[in-house]
Order: sequence, then C-alpha cells, then structure tokens
Amino acid sequence: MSYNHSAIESKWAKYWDEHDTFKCDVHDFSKPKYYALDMFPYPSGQGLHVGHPEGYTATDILCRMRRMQGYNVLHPMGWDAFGLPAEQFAIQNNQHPEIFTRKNIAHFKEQIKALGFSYDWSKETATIDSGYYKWTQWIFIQMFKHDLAYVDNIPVNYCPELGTVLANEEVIDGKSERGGFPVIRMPMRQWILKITKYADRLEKELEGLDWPKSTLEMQRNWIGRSTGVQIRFNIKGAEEHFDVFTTRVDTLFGCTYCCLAPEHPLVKKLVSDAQKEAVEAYVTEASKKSDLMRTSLEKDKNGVYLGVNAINPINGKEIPVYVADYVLGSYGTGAVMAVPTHDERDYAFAKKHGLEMIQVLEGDVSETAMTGDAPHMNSDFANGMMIAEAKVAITKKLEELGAGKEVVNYKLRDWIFSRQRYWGEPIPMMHDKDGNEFPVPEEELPLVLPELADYQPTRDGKPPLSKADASWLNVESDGKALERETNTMPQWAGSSWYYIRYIDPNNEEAIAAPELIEHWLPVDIYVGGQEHAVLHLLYARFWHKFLYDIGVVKCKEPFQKLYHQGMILGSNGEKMSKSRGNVVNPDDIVASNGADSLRLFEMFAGPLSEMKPWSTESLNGATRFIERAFRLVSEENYTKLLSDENSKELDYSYNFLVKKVTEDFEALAFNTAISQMMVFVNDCYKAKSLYRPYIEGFVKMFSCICPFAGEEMWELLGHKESLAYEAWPTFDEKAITLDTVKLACSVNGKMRDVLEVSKTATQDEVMALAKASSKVMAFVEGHEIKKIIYVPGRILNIVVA
RNA sequence: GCUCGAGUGGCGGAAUGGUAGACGCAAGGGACUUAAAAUCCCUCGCCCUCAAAAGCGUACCGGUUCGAGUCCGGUCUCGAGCACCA
Repeated sequence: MSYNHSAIESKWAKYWDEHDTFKCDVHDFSKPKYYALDMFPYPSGQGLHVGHPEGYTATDILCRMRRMQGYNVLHPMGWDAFGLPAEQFAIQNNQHPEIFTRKNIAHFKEQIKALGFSYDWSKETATIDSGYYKWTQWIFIQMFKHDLAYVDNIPVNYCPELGTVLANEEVIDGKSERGGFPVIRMPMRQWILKITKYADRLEKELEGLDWPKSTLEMQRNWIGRSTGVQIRFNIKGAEEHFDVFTTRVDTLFGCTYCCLAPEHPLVKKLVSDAQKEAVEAYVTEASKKSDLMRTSLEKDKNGVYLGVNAINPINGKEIPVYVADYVLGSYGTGAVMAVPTHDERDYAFAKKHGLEMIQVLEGDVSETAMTGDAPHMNSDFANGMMIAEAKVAITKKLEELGAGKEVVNYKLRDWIFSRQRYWGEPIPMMHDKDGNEFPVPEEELPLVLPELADYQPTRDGKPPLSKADASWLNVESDGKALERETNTMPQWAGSSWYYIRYIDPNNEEAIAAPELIEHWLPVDIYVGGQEHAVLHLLYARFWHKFLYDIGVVKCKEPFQKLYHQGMILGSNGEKMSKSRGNVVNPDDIVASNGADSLRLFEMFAGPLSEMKPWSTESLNGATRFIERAFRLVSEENYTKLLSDENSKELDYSYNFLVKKVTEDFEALAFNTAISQMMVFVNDCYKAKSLYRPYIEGFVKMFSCICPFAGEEMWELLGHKESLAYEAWPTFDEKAITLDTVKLACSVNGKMRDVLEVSKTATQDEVMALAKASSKVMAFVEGHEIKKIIYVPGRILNIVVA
C-alpha cells in the first residue's frame, strides 16, 4: 500500500472525531496534568495563514508525547472573536458583525481540523459567546468594586479614522497599531483600569518565569521601574513648592534651573504677571500637539520662563523655573531639576536659552553633556566621590534637611479600557445624572450586546451603543433613573482570561469550578507570537493577579512557560503579504502535499523560535521523508520486520533515537529531533532486518509530528486502535554506551587522526596508538613533546615545541 | 540614542570549550527504464592537485586556553523592541 495523503488524512480525521480520541476528562486527577495552550486566533476573513500551524504543531507534538507518557492533557482551542475587522465589514454590508464572525470561525475550525491537531473541541470557547463574556463582565465588576476601575475625563489617544480611543500600548509612532491611522490627543470620558497598582508585582514576579529573555526584558522595559530621589524645591517668595524626581541626585549641585511640564498644576498658579501671556500661549500650543508631532519635534527643546525662581535645597542657590514640553506631565512628578552639564536634554535646552552651567563631574562638557561616571567636583562634601557614593551622601543630606526621599517610579500608565465601538463586550455599568457609577447587578449578567440599526461610530467619538433603543439605554434601579454605559471593552478583555474558561467552559455558576482551577493552573506551556510580548501578556498577567487577590485563582502567574514561534516568511525571505505576492495558503498545501508534510516542513525548517522562509522544495523533501518512513511498514519491507531478539541490529541507532527525540521534544528542538528520525530511517534501509518493536517505537514518535501517517502506519503494523495513548518509547542506556570510541587525536590543537580506542583506555595505551599513527607522528617527530592532554572518550592533544 | 537577539557552504540549518558543516534542500555524475517519474548509489566549504597530503576557513580585530563557531573585550552588519521616562 502506498502513501496517499488525502485518503489517509480524511480517514483519521474522521476516526478521531468519531472516537472522541482527544477528549480530556478534566475531573480525572489520577494522572499528572499537562495544560498546553496556543494563543487563540482572531478569525479573520482571510482564513488560516501558514504561520498559524507553526505554533499549533509545536504544542500538538508536546501534547501527543505527554499523552503517551501518561499525562492527562488539556489542549483546547477557541476564538478571540471581537474586533474591528468584523465591525467594519458589518458597517460596509449593513449586516450584524456576528454573522460574519461566525462564518469565519466555522471556516477556521474546518481548516484547523484538517491539520490534525489533537484539540479537545468540547472545550471550544469564543469571546463573543454571551456565556463567556458574562464572566468578562463579572471580572470587570469585581475590579470596579475593588477600586481598580474608574472613570476619568482625560487626554487620550483618539483615532478619528477608527472612531475610537486606543491604549498607549496600541499606539505606535503616533499611529494606530491596527491600520496605521493618525492618533491625536484629546480629553474624553473613559473607563480606566488601575494596572499601575500592580506595577510592582508585575515587575517582580517576572522572576522565576520560564519565558524568553527578550520578552521578560520587554515587559520590564515597558513597566519601566526606576529608583531615584524625590526632591522638594521651595519657591522664592511664595508658599508653594514642587517636587522633582531624579535618578541622578548626585548631580544636584549642578542644577541650574527647573522645568515643569505644561500640564503641571502649579504652572498657572506660579506664573508671574509679566510672563503670564507668554506662558499661557505656550501651554495652549503644547496641549494641541499630538504624540506624532511631539515625536517629530524631538530634538527641539523649547520652553518659557515662568517668572519665578526656586531654591536648590542642597545649597540654597536661587534658580529659574521654566515650563517646557520636553517634560512629561504623566511621568514622575511632572517636574524636573535640570543639570545641563550632565544631561543631554538639559544641555540642549540650556544652550538654546543661554542658561548657566555648572560642571559637577570631571570630564569634558564643552560640546556635550558628560553622562558617564567620574569623580565629583563643585559639590561640597561630595567632591571626589564617584556617582554611587555621591548618590548615597547627597540623599542622606536631603533626608536630614527634610527635602528629599528615595522613591520608585514606573513608566507604566493606567490602562484606558473603554472603546467607542460596537463589536465588543458592553461595559456592565450605569450612571446617574451626576456621574455616579453603578455596576449592573451580577444576577443580570450577561449584559447582552443590543441589536442596532447602524454600527457606525460618530466622528466626535460618541459610541455606537448610544444609538441603542431607549428601552436598553435607560434603566430604573432602586428608584433611580440610570443610563447605561455605551462604551465597550477593548479586544484585550476577552483574551485576558480565556485560559481559565477552557478548563470548565460551560459553567454557569462561576468562571470555572474552583477545584478545577486549582488543579489545572498554571498553564504548563503557552506558545504564540512575540507580537504579544507586552500587550496581551501584560494584561493577562494583571487580570490573573487580580483574580488571585480575590481568591479565584491560586497561583500568582498564569503562564509558567512561554515560547514564541518565529514567523514563516515568504520564499523570498520577506514577510508574507498580498502586496508582495508571496502568500502561501495552507489549504493548497494540504491538498498538494498533505497536512503531515506541512507540519513536518514547518518543524524541520529550523529552530521553532527563528524566522524561516517558505520553501516549496523543502516541503517536497518533507513529503519524501514521510513516504520513505511509510515504506518501512509497507509490503516491500514487511518481510524485513521481525520480532526475534536476534534481529536487533539497530540497537544503537534506535536507543539513541529515543533518547534524542525525548530530550529534543522536551526542549522544543523539533528540527534536530526530526533529523535524528531521518538518520534512523536511513539506517533502517541499510539494515537487513528490522526489529518490529523498534519500528513501532519509531512510529509513535513520528506520529507526534505526522499524526495521520503515524496512525496509518500503526494500523499497517496490525493494531486496531489509535496509538494516541500507547506508552512512550523508553531507551536502554547500555545500548548507547559503546565500549570503543572514535577518539580525535590532535597535535597542538590541530586534528591529525582518529583513533579507535576503548572508552576506558589509559593515556599510555592511547599514546601507544598515537605513536603508531603516521599521520600523528608526522607532526610530532623532530619536536619535543611538552605536554599531553587526554580527556577519555573526548580527545588526545599532544603539545609539541 | 537605549535595550535585547543574531551573523557558520549555493540555500535552510547541526555542533555539553574537544574530528566544523549532522540532517535536509538545490546542483552534478551514475544505476534501473524504450523513455520519463519514482527509487537506489556516488560527489558536493575554499585553495592546490591526475590523486593524496599539506594549507586556509564559522562577519572583523584582539585576548583567555593544550584546544575557541562556542568564553572575554572591542568593531562592523542585520533583525526585534523602546524611544524626551529626568
């Protein structure tokens, strides 16, 4: 029987479906648990991309191995289904976004099923199911009750094209992450989540996670913890004072002016009559600037003198106070002390405005600020000290003066959580005329998204839900007339906790049963793209920590181990895109080469985490290997299959294979595991006989990567049932421990010959062999042997003069 | 500018500090075939050579070591992220 991928693949897809082969009984605690999670896809209209199966195959391989190793495996899939494209399609076609979304989900599901992933579809979940978002809304209400959700009228990133506000994380270079439309700053009423309250824990508890270093680093940078000193500056001739935050308190003696952000509340209060007009004009101008404009004007440091002076607490020196938009209102205290000689921004500003400069660290400051470490000068008691020492000394002095204390600051801002869109979870809140907020009673959840005649947002930012029927909008509760919230949640809401719902997706009483949550979390491995390194992964961690605080989950972190798959690029090495014309459709590959070939190709192309170009030739090579492996159990080779012990001629090759594959799978090093399988198959073709148990062991491992072909081979070997729960192969350490070893022999570190020696040979024995080798002696004779390095089983190195 | 990662044949890539290039792709030669496909065998870093041996070779410069693709310092290039965060 020859390998016919389409017949085999449809046969086994049907088998798994009919036998519920991969259904997980979450209540079975008798076996160790293994929870492998893929980042669930947004079901776009384009259907599956060849990038999707890459990460999915990786987790699928692990799950298939774990089942054979006796684990109870939870491997679910679902849909991150709220989102803008469906809403835009709805607007254009005047059709409810759910119709479009459900159609896409059905298509995605069909495509994913064709790829042979061992998902338990009974756990399938979509963020748009009211039974799901009921609990998204419930979590929001708990946050509100714990003072973590609040309304504020604040300057936000508003995108007129999208008709909605965006979170800081969603704005890139002043443009929207989705669509690349311009974003402007304008004040609007928004729901905000106090993620900053968790900044400290979000940073500290990264420690101990088995995550890629770069992702940990990105999260740390985003949270942006920095330790410094908050210093109080009094105003000359006034009651008021302001605080500044600095990480370079050691330079305080060099502070020659201070700057307030345009948004700083003291600007209006402090400004002198003479400067009033100029300052007001400047502040107005600054408030109009969008993030994009601020970025493009990066180098230009302008500002206006406030007309008042402050007192430097360390030396009583009187210094001018400016307002300048290079100071951010939203970081630290919104005010800075400026040390032109040792800070590049202050240097530029001082040069432009002709301000005094006092050097306080040794070095050259004639052209630019000196920011490195050096002994201090002009700094009284701190003279001669290096930065670290001076920081301690000056901080101590400020503490004594009551003018400063050590503080920690974060770059992380609160999370703007409302969106002026239709296709999202309704925020389950109501407000009265005075702006007091009330949560929807929990027994009324889910608050279902109402039907609308028109999904279009208004250009001034009024949400589509404000066009809902008055009977939905106006509520009477406890005798009060209330109006429903018309903002909806961002797409990140539903994806912030879906891994919990998979455990118990139909529970109507709770997010999931507490004993199941305790048993199944944390997720053992989470695989997905690095594009979510800060957004989704930070939000999910935040929600998880909140759920931990209110006792819903029992572990502090949701995802113990995280891995990012690299992108699959087009065959020209560029990112796949329609405009580049290098897009590969997985459906076509399944039809031409089969799902197993696609899986094998993507796993073999290179390390999982690396970017890999598509290659049709390599894909054909993958197919060739499947056919070659398949022929091992087909008629022509069947006579070679023997069960008697004397036919174990592949002892070493097989046992080494089991060891290598087990270790490599564990490390997600699928490319090298596959290469070893190829070596084994090559060895099989050279062998006169094939020991049947070895071939069966091979088929089990091979089936993790190519499950369809694997099942078919298993059947050809005479088995009646799926191999999914067969025992994982074990290896015999003795079989791979050879008595003799090929020992490299080098002279002065250059390899000269390979000697066949006993593994336990002594140095004298090995040297005797080396002396018998003309290849070695050619480089030794006539020289004095100065040293001999012998590492048994590794190398013999003769050092000559 | 800052942070992190990466640079190995024609290509994708392998190598606990110990024989660089496993495995695969592409290419070339051969067997089988009327022929093709498939399959099987051989060659395949550079240089020199009929051949062998020697020599050179993991971006570049230097260091540590008996021995460096691997460790350390510096330079260059590419990729990702952040970007007035005081």
